[in-house]
Amino acid sequence: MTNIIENVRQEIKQIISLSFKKAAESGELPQVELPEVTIEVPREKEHGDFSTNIVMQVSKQLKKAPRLAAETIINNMNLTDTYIEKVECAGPGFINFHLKINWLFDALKTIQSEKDNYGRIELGKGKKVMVEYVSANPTGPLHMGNARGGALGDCIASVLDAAGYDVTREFYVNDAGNQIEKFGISLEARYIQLLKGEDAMPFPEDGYHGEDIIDHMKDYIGLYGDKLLNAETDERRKALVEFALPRNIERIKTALESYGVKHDFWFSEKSLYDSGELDETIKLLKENNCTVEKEGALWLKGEVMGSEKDEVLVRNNGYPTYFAADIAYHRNKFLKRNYDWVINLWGADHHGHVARMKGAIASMGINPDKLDVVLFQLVRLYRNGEIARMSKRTGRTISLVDLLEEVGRDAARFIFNTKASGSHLDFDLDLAVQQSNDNPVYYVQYAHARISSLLKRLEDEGVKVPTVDETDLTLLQAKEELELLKRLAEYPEEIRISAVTLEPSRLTRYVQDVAGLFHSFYNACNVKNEEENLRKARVLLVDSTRIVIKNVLTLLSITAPERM
RNA sequence: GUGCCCAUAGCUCAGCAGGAUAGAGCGUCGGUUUCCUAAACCGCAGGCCGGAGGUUCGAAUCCUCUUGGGCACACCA
Repeated sequence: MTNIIENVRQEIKQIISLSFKKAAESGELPQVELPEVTIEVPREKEHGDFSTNIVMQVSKQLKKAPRLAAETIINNMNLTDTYIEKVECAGPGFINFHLKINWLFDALKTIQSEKDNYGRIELGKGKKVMVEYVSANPTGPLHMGNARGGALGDCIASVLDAAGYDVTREFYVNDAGNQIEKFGISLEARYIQLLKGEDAMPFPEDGYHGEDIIDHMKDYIGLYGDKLLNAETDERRKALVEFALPRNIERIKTALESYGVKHDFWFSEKSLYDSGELDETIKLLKENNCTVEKEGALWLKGEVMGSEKDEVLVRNNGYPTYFAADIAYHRNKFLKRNYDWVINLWGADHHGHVARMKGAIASMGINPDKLDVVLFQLVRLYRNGEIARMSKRTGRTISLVDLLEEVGRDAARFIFNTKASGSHLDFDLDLAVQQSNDNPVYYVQYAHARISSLLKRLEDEGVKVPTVDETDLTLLQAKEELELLKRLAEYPEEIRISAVTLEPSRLTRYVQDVAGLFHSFYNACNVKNEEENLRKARVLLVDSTRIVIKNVLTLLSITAPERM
């Protein structure tokens, strides 16, 4: 629950604005309107732990050379009872802050006292957020897009949870509308083909060509034979959908479960039809004068969405579009269930819908800023250096189940979170299964296993992880020790930034960094055979590293093995 | 045609509410183990941040134009 870095940052902001005030009161500097003071971590270590460029930003108003003004500001600072040891003016007018080394030791104490909760912060306290992800069409198996969206969405939800938000994870089940019609037609065609031969019924060009459709019908025939052969076509399709749809949903649930992706709610699109919410929403849009009727259909006006084109809500055959249902769904999220923030994960091919959806909810009086859509670029699978294609249509899909069989859950989840969501992701199947340091997930897991093994050996010799109170942390002085410790101290801040940017990929990079620093430390510093007091301090550092790696991996739902 | 995303080391990518000498992993090459897991570590080499202008004390980062990739523009979802 403690984010020391954020606390220090706030402290520095406070010190700076007080110093400006003081300098103005004494007449050393003119009074200025300060913009938001940004405190950053300099790249160069010599530039201190924190730095600000505030003086350069306001140097024109100060009518004084930036360096001189910075000196004045520094002289007016009150640093008693802070972590700040030294303040310097540098370069063209930066103010650099060097922290007392004990801030690192306090961070270590925090890790030891918070343990499994270390890293958790209260950024989102009291805010209800929904993350909706995967939401795959239940007309077939999960594909690579769902796999990436699943890993991403699940980890975004976990990051927000760690950041203190009240998080709900949801899967929107598209169990109504046009694709279900198409599903029924596809099933029916396969059903008849299986019973009466390929030529008995041509397969619709835009139907679902996957093998799974045939498999469903083989199973159906095995159970019920040809009893639907002479039924009315509507009745037949309905019966076949009622057979296959629950099976598909069940398979999706099973696949996601073995992927470690969990949802709190499975929200049915059909329920929006049944409950009347869809009609209600359309009516509301009409009343708000957001719609126009033409060509026998009902359209949402383009101006509502900041677009030149109108969009169909209700077709001329009377059926609502997916878009209409989606508007009703979002109205449900915001107005019926009162979420403060809604995050949707969509494949990048849906980017055109973002502005439309925001416009649509705005027309119902919902602040569109409360909706964030994370668009993720699509995945290319590589095997033997060649693109492994996935296509539902050809039936040669590489499904999520296939992927998990081939590379396992840990590698899949980790790799899908190594790139920013907006970047294209090339998934190298060969690399993902390699148990070598080329494979980042093994590199990190190995660090955890190494630590666990070391602590186990020490325990066997009667050496336990000491308490902070019985340890002299000031003995940690080696470069490798301090660099590792500093990185561990940054974890809550990493959580904060990941939550703000909705980028869990930051955490996979972070944990690789921690693992790397640990390996360097391990190589440079002996633990087990060291003099007792130093050993205690190092054991505490090692155990703290274990806690952080474990916490990150757990957050990502990746196992942290004790031996490898 | 209109709109969105992307372009940084040989490869895969970070950095992009402007900051001080542009980073990491992999790959290449060279080292490290009588010692806690060598699935590790250390070191060398590698860059006109796609191109051209502009804003600024200061640009990989912001703006304009341009080139090359990906995607979207249905009474599909």
